[in-house]
Amino acid sequence: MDLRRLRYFVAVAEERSVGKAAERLRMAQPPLSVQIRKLEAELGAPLFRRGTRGMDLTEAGLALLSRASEALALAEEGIEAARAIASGQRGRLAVGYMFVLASAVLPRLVPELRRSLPGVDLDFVELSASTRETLLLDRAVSVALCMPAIHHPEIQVAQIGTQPLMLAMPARSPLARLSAVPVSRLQGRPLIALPRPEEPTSSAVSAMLRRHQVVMPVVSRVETVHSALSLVLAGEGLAILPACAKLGAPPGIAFRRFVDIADTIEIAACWRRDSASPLIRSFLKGAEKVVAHL
Amino acid sequence: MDLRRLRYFVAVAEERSVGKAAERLRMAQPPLSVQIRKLEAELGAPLFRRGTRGMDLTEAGLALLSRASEALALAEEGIEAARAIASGQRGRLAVGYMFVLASAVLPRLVPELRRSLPGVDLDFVELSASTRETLLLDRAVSVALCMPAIHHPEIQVAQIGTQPLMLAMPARSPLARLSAVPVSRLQGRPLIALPRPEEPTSSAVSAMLRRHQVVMPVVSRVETVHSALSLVLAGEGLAILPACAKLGAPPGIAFRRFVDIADTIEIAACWRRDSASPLIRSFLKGAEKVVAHL
DNA sequence: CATAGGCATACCGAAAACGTATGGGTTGGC
DNA sequence: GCCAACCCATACGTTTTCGGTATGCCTATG
Repeated sequence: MDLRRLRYFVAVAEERSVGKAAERLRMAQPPLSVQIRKLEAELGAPLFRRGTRGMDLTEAGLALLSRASEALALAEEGIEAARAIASGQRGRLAVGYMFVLASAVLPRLVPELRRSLPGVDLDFVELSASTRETLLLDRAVSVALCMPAIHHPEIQVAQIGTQPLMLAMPARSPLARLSAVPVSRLQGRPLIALPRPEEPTSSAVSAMLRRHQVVMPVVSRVETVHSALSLVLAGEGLAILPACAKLGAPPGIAFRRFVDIADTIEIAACWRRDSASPLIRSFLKGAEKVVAHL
Repeated sequence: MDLRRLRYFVAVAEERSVGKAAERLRMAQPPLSVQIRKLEAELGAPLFRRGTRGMDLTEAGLALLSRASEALALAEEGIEAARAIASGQRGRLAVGYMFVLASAVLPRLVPELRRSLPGVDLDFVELSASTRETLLLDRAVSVALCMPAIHHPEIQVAQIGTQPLMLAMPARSPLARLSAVPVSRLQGRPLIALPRPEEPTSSAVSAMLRRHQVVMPVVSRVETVHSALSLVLAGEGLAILPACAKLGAPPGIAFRRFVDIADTIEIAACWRRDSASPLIRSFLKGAEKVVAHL
């Protein structure tokens, strides 16, 4: 069974004439006639009644026609769908993000992606430091917004932006009068920490403090940036967060940079090398645009 | 787009291996590999990720797979359906019948056909003398039970049985004492005629009467054999009908043959020459069986 | 009776597919 | 750490099949 034969058959059936169909198919009439007869031979039954004024479908031909044209349409749709997915016009993109980025990036990234990738099913998945690699490698996540990047031979990384670490404190705090805070001033002050020390942001913070030989007792570990800021506002302690966290911060919170350090933490997009696709590229464009305006 | 390529693709996708698929397709591995790559080239996008342990579908490949296997199934179903119809296992048979045969033949023919042609859609259509030829030629009717046969170059005829003409009268009529009635005894008696002189049964009757130079005034023209017999029972007149009409006749009606004529009227099956099919043959078998037992 | 329209057949050149032989890369065992 | 096994890709020669041109046959039409 050859799809071409079916295509020929459908053309002849619709035109009710070998000659007309040959014209439509941009081919000569005799080979088309031969193909139709071959199809009939393969079937063991005539599909057409040959009259002096063209061809007319038999019952068997009628039965074949409906299925054949459906099959043709399906095949066509299949290759179109595959092309559309390959070209990034359609498909599915599972975007992973680390929770520190959620409040700052997602509200602008989601609409941006929905606008620039119509026809693409978007999923957004929160990642933790312990699962992000596995999810990427298993393709449960197509691309991940990480902070900082993942390093793995199978995973490709594009830096999208950097974020300085900043100090979040109540606006009424004396430290808030400074435009930049010396790290040493943090010594002994209570720290509202992000969850689980393995979290990259958390570990970047503790590495920075250790480097400056500053000790801050951890008074609370919270799950979200929003919770952290609420506790800061309540006077429970200070938080050290990427600058982007100041978006979505409630009024009454002051963010200040540090005077003596230029510690930044990178925002990176990570994806499987073999999953590289136009979809990923479109995602990068959108993500860069959003991150640039943080 | 070639259906073979799709078939190959589906095999590889299902086996997740070129080698395994080649085995299943009874072909060597290299040409299959080539065909897959050609399909990918035609699409402009990879359908598989080549790993060291076989092939793995990409998103585009997944999208193609579902449609392609559906299309394959449809094509297969199409040729199977066409074959089934051509072989008479399935299809549609529109059986035409002339109304004089309805009461005698249909009650036994219909169940017989339904039994011997399962899977075939049966339609039963009453024919009139004026439309039967047209309906056959237009294929609105696949085969017609006629009385007598149709003569036309495009139409093929098979005689299924013959029916003697008989006289129908009230059982209490003096004529009913005879086991056979001389035609001359009909002279001047009132005749309950079947509708429209062009009806074959009607015209066979009038030809017979003319041949014997017997005149019977027509007192009533009725549409159905049943009506005719009711009028006979009511004493309105006599009817001359094919013997098969006595089946389904109400009690109180006597049927008698004639002494001096052997006029029979043939029951024939008629169909378009170019519609000859196993279905028609099966029909003939069933119809002969039923008519033989009239 | 001649012409035109439509499908079928015959033959030839071109393209595509299949098989065999072989190469390259990775995995896993000795 | 090397060698064998596995799997896919490439190359080349052979065969099948397809499409084009030329032509024949049949029927309807004027």
